[in-house]
Amino acid sequence: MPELPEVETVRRGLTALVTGKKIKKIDVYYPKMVLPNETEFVKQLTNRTIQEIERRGKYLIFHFDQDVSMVSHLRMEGKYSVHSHEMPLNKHDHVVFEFTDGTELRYNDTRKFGRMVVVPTGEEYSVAGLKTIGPEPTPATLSLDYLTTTMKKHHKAIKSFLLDQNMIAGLGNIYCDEVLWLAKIHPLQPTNTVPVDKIAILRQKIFDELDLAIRAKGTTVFSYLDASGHAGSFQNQLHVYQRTGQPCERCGTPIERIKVSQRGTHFCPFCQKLVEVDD
DNA sequence: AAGACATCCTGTGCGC
DNA sequence: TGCGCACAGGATGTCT
Repeated sequence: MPELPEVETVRRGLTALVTGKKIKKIDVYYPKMVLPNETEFVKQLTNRTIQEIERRGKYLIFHFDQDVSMVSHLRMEGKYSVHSHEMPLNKHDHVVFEFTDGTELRYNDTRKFGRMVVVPTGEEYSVAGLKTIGPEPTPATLSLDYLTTTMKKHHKAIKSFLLDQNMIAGLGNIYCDEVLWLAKIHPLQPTNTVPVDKIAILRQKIFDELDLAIRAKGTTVFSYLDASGHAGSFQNQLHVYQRTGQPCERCGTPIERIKVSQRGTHFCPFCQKLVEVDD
């Protein structure tokens, strides 16, 4: 499932592959995927030229000429790829942007969860999801002060807090489990009871982990591929995600799997102990 | 208001 | 071998 590092990898790949290309024709094979509706989507984007591709959290934002933009979310299994017009379509290609130079940008999504929304440039942040999105997880945008203050206000499990895009943008199930293991925090620890020194460590681990994952071009589990069809390699550096029953790399205790917020959650019961705190 | 739960989807993997 | 079903999950909508 693409999280921030995977989406950033896709953004970089697409920037190199399609910037400057002009859309001649758009084919939509699954109308629910495009918003506000198919007719408007096709009308707004036909004859537009891609100028820049931006990322915010797990969202891609395509900027076109004529002040048109498109907000795209890959959700679970969305993939972009660029092919020549002659290449046969794949089974789950749902939206095809045909360029004037004979190549095509294709959006493939097995589970059909992804969505793309066309909006006037400047109104990207009126799109649901971006409207209330939390700070980007970088040292400049996610301050220790913000994190400490916000965490004090929430008492749900820290894993649920980290998954909430309105609190911090970009983390998904894989990286949440990983950073909690790195910071030695139990996924069910109430957010407001995480000790102050652990908050600082957690913040730093988030930055380090995302940097590392971007450098490895993302994590490929299940089906993620970048814009050139390449897998990432960060799955080789995961410590707990999908390692249920395998020994913890620090202490040898078998990794356990529980459910938190309906998400499979992996942790080391020895390294990540629930801390009792009176608050 | 915040949290719990269902919903959208299809492929995979299990049990029998 | 093959059928049926539970399961995977990001964001959102509904309900309490």
